[in-house]
Amino acid sequence: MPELPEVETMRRGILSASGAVISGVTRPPSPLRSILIEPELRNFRRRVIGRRIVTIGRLGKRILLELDSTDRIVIEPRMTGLVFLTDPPDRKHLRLVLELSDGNAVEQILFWDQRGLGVVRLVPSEDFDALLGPAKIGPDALVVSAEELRLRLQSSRRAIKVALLDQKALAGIGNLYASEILHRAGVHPEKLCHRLRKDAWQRIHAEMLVVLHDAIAHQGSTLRDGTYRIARDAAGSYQFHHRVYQRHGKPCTTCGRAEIVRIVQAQRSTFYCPKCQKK
DNA sequence: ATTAATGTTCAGAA
DNA sequence: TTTCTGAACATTAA
Repeated sequence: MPELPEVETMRRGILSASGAVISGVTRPPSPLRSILIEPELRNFRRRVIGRRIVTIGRLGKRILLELDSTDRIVIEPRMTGLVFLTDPPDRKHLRLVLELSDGNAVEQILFWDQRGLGVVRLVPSEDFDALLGPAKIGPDALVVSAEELRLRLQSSRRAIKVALLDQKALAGIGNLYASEILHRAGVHPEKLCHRLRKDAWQRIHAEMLVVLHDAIAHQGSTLRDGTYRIARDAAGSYQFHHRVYQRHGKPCTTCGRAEIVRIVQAQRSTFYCPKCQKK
């Protein structure tokens, strides 16, 4: 679920765990399928216990815990994963606990995941390819330049909305923010990449930064199902600033004339304003 | 009671 | 090489 702003919010939420030493790794008992099955878990414990967390970073939708060894822990929340220091929504979906010591009263880092599609793995710092994952994700959306964004996508034959979701092109944009970015940029989601002019790429890049920074300032979007939250009883608030996402049938707040439309692209919902976003 | 939908990623096929 | 399809899983709404 979480896209760049939500993952960045979770990263900031666990920053006080930097400097702590990992003293144990446990999987709470749960009837649900568990993360890190036995041989993997044993190896994970062997390489992680006793190590200090030096830096807590992020790349796209992944959180990176750099250890004082040659390893880093990569957490991928995927659809419904959450990372907390305390108070997960419930115990049933708690998938992994990193016990901490020597860390200014921070006792643990919790990985909670309702659907269980999330991934936690260990990657040697020198193994850059493994850090990027099998898909070899591209540069972070907050870092990529307008020029590089255009160069990476301009020859593609796909629709721009679909291409923005491709983590190989740039890392961090997901289904929600792709629609919001294109609406602000005034670009129709079905417009093919290779048909976009330079000024459209400029607007997409500029609005991408506006949307992502604004969403981070609001601690991300908590949708209907309420899965994403910054603490057990605290939601993000960027959902109140969405202009198109899940607003189909409602009037466009920008032009005030047209109704927001929902279409399906690559088996995912896309929302746009037919008046503000012309083909 | 089924079926579709949900913020993601990836292997395998076209 | 690039792009598309279905599956991994849990839960809720239609």
